[in-house]
This record gives sequence, structure tokens and C-alpha cells, in this order.
Amino acid sequence: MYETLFKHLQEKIPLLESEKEILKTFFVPKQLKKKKLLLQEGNVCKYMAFVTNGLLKAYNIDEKGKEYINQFTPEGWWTSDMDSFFSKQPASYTIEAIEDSELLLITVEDFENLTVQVPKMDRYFRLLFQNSLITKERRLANFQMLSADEKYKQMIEHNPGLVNRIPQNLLASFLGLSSETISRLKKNINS
Amino acid sequence: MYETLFKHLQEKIPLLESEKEILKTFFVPKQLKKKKLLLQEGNVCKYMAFVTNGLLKAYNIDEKGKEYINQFTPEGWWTSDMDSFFSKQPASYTIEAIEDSELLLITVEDFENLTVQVPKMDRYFRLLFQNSLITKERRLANFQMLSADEKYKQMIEHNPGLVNRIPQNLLASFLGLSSETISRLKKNINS
DNA sequence: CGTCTCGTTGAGAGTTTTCAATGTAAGTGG
DNA sequence: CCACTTACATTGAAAACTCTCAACGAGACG
Repeated sequence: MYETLFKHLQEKIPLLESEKEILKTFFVPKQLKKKKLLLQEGNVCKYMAFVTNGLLKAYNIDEKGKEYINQFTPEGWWTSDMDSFFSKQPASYTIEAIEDSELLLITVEDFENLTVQVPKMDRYFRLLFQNSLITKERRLANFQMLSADEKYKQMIEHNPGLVNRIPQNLLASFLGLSSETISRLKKNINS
Repeated sequence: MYETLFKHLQEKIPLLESEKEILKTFFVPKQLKKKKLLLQEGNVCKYMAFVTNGLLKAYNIDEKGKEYINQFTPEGWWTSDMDSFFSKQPASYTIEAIEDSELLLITVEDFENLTVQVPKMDRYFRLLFQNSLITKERRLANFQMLSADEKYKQMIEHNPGLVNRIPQNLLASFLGLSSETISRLKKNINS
């Protein structure tokens, strides 16, 4: 499972075998069954997690218990409540497995040590966060500018793989729509 | 004006005098009068800009000419269309000065060279992007979860300085509301 | 077979927008 | 310094969009 991680890292930075060995010592593998939590809202987010297999969701809950999905994380991507992770404040997100998943976990302390011991990891995470930031900006612009209809169409066009992998109600939550609205959009599109 | 930049960098990383001298060679100062553009949508974003003075806005425009403000950038912060800057694709944002401003510009090529020549800049930008990401996530969550009323109140509470510095219609655009709605919210709050 | 999850459909309600009119303050050029 | 224009804010009324609630249907799974 470390191979998935190394492959991902090497898309951004070259890695020596010796560095791979060092890296292995920083990560702890973890299995997470469907519906199990990696992080519970209110607790401090102890880990940043690289997903080697499966699919997770990160979401907020409001006073009425309604769920707002912030991010889906399939294999090959990272997840955590970054705010909580770095600041050690209680998390506002809950992170849960949508499918049985395999993760590699790293703590903040190890994260900091890793970037000191292997400085090119600063570059890796600079590039990772840089790309994440661009993605988030695009998502935010979609929220600002698009109608329900447009959001849904964009999603199908840009993330067909994900759309087919999750139930419609989760997609709705991610897009900031109700599941009923999506039903109605589908009907209009097929006519 | 470089002092503002150095001060900002040194909140995240220590800097030697020699490094400051190197840094100076990478940045070009620029004055930007109110209403003038730093970047026009459709052009490639050539610069990442550190604002030493003034205030800018970055926004999208839809087919109807409606403006959607993505970010306000006061002194001490960075602005650019990151997607366009790093990918060299045409920008989707326009960036404009709201007040007479002073900027320090760096090109992509120099940005890359800088991180190679001064590796701790990777760390600096890792931390910068990390924090920006957390901010964007919070902003996105607000868009997903909050009503017009709640968005406005949060804004006043968390960014009173900015709110007092910009006209209401720009604030509305930033929050994804109409200026009329904000007028009505104000009336309700003061009663 | 029963239960749980997920999706569809209808009707009504709520929030926010749009459009248009009006008000007000602040520049700007003659 | 005044008249005029421009920028910004307020208010009302109607319209649009999406949601909520409730009922029902269909498939998956133990």
C-alpha cells in the first residue's frame, strides 16, 4: 500500500530509495470499514490520511442534523480537517468511510518532523496544497455562480466516475442541493 | 516596500540578510491606480502579486456581465489567478484595484527559480497555501450552510475592517447576495 | 420476508432575486 | 461655487428558484 503513496509523491517530486524507507516509518496503515469514522466533529483531528483504497466523505452537520459534504476522497488523495490538524482545535468536520477503505496516517508532529528531515516534502505539500487551492477556488466559483441545473451538469461532465460511485443524496449534499431537486433535473435533462 | 514583504515572510520562516538580497532581485514593484486592472480575464496571469499597500478584488464575470467577487486582497496578502499562473492557461478571473495600490510582482519562471535557489521558500509557500486552503474551506462551508442573514452577520463579526472599507454592493457580490438583500438585512438587524 | 436505503413525484411554502423607482452623497468640470 | 453626473443605498412588488414535507415505489440485503 505504500507503493500507491510513493507513486503519488513521485508525480510531484523524485524520491530516493533511502527516502522511501524514511517515509515508511512516518505512516501508520489503517483499515476503515464502510460507515466507520476517521474523525468525529468536536474531536481534534489527529491525522492526515492518504487514501490507498476506498472512498471517504468529509462533512459538516448543522443544528438540525443536516449533512453538508465538503469533500469526497477516493484512493490517491489526502483527507483531514486541516484546520483542526494544524491548530489542534476541535474539528468542525466529520470524516467517514463511504466504502471499505485503506489509509496511511500521519500525525502533526510526524508531519512537521518529516518536512524537516526530508525538506523536499515541503515542496511536495506546497504543490499539493497549491493544487487543492485551485480546486477549491473552482468549487467556490461554481457555488457562487451556477444554478442547480448548471452545477449538476458540470458535475456529471467533470466527475462522471465519482457520480456513478455515490448515491444521489450524497451528491446532492455535496452540491448544496436537495436530492429531490436532482431528481427533477434528471427528468428535465432526459426529455 | 520590500520591508512589508520581508516582515510577512518572517512570520513563517527566518530570513538571512543575504536571502533578502536575493529575494529583492526576483520582485518588480508596480503601482496600480484605483479601477486599473492587474489581470484581465482571458489573458494569461503573468504575475503573482504581493500587496504592500491598497486593496484589490478578484472576480469572475458571467455571460450577463454580472460580477462575482472571489477574493479581496488588502496589504500584506497575495493575489493572482493561481490556476492561470501555474498552468499558463487563460485566466478566468479579473483582478482590479479598489484603492490606489502598490504591488510586488513575480513571474512563474522566477517563482520556480526562487524555490530552487531558496528552498525554504517552498516551506513558506507550503504554509501560505495551507492557510489559504483552510480559509477557502471555511468560506465554502459558509456558502453551503448559511442563510443570507447568517452570512452577513458572520462577515461583520469576522471582518469588520474590510466591511467598512468597501461599498455594500461589493460586499454583496463577495457573499453571493444582492445589494438589495443586504439593505433589507441591515434594516432587520437595527430593529 | 421484512427492513433499510435510495429515488421519484406532487403541492405548497419560503427565501432571495429582479426590476423599477427614488433617495442621497460625493465628485467633477465649467 | 454651482450644476451635473456618477456611485451607492433603500424600498416595494412581483417573480423565480429551490426547499420541505409527505407519500409512494423499487431494489438490496440480511
